[in-house]
Amino acid sequence: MIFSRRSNLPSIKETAHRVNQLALPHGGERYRSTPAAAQSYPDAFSWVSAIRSSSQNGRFKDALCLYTRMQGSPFVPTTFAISAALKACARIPAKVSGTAIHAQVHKFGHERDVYVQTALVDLYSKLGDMGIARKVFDEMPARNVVSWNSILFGFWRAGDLLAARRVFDEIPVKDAISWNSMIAGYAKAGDMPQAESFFRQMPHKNVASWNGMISGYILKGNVAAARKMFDEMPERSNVSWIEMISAYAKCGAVHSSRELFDQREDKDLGSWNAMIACYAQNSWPKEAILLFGEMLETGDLKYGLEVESYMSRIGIELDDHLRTALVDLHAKCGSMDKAYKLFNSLSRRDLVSYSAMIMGCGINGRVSDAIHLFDKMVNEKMSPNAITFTGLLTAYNHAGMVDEGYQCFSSMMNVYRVPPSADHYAIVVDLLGRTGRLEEAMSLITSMTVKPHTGVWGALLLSCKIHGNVELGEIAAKHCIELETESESSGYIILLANIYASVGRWDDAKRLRREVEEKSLAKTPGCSWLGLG
DNA sequence: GTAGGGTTAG
Repeated sequence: MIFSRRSNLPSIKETAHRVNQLALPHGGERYRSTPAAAQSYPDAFSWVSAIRSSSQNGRFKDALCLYTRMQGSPFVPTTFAISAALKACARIPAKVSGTAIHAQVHKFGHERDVYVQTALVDLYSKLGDMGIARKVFDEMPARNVVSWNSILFGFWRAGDLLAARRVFDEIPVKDAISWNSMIAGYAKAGDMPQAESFFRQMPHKNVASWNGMISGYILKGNVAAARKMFDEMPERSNVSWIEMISAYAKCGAVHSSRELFDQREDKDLGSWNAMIACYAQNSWPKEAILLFGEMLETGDLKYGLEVESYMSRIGIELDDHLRTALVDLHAKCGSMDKAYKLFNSLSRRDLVSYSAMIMGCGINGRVSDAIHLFDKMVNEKMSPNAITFTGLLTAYNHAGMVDEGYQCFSSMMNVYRVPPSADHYAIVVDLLGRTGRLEEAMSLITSMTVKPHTGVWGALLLSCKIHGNVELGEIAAKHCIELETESESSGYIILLANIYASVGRWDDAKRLRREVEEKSLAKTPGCSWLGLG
């Protein structure tokens, strides 16, 4: 049955042919096929897998598209395919498609399948059509607790408290979901005494039971009672934390929000969002932005990638601007394949997206790719800017291609009229310096039209360390120390000390190291980052 | 391998 092919089952073949004329989906529910839903599959099992995986990733429209396309394949939709498709219809929600699939259920003779029938009950419950949901439910030859819970959910959703209560009492074997539906149902209806009563009677409470009570109290504005529950519960989920943080946020208790947020170990994306939103809602924009930056820093852009999956989950369509931001993100994470994929999916590639790609190639050592992209971009009549050149120079630097890099640097000014910034100089100094061309690097610095920053002098200093050049190293270190605040200069001093050591000037090395040590000891008491200074 | 609840950021 599951693996049935039309050719093996002629009677179904006929039916299937007729049903195919239904041409799902139709009416107002026309769904654009995405690449994921455009493939074809060799057997019924693969079709079902594809439909289910789309559904599991929240791509319900893809799932439905696939189901529709399965009609054109040599395979008859199985109970597995049908229940997956019904689930997608329930989640979208898609009434017309759902009803059409309901018709197919009869054509294919799945009236006795408990999975398909339960999916139908759930579909109509979610569509708010309790008349049909009840009819399907009543006609089921066999029901299990999932079927009962589905109709129970429908009555709660329809606001029919009495029917819900009656259904609950009739459920032969209740499970946690049955109980939690009652708790959450009464809580949402604002009847906390009833919610509490069910909560107390429930035999094996889980996190959701507690969360239901917490959200009920919050809804009533009783944050203290919610907090009491939160403190008493044996284990908390992300939802518990986020609910409490945002409850405090809504009543302006920013510090209480933050206190909970700080207690949260292994913060998930939701906790960060809730805290950032708390600042935003309470007019603390600076803190909101700072925390957002902190979120991106924590865990190596891990959350940046989560943001992407989050957006696709809640169905935010990626426009070119967002895609470009993600190109940049992936490129900087080293996932150049993903960056390329997104870049190629752009409806129009512009200066910003090209530059993001070139920069990514530069960071990840893909010189020829960077050059290729640059040429393509210029061919498309786009004018590169300072960022584009930073990417390209980074690429040359990564590959140690000194002459090509230097040529690129000259053409920047002469051909493209982009004045080089200190950052560009820093890259070229690094490029020259690392290959031992220290004098050239030094004269480049002296010829600079913009003021060299520590990046420039630091690049020279590092090169002097590599090649053991004391004379230029001293000059570079001197500038670095001058430009940097006292607390951050010790790194440069140590570097200079290492240069002395590498040429055998042990006394000078020792002297500098002691200097750094004394400085760090002296400033420790005042070294506060708590904003006291 | 199929079907159900929790909902918090927005």
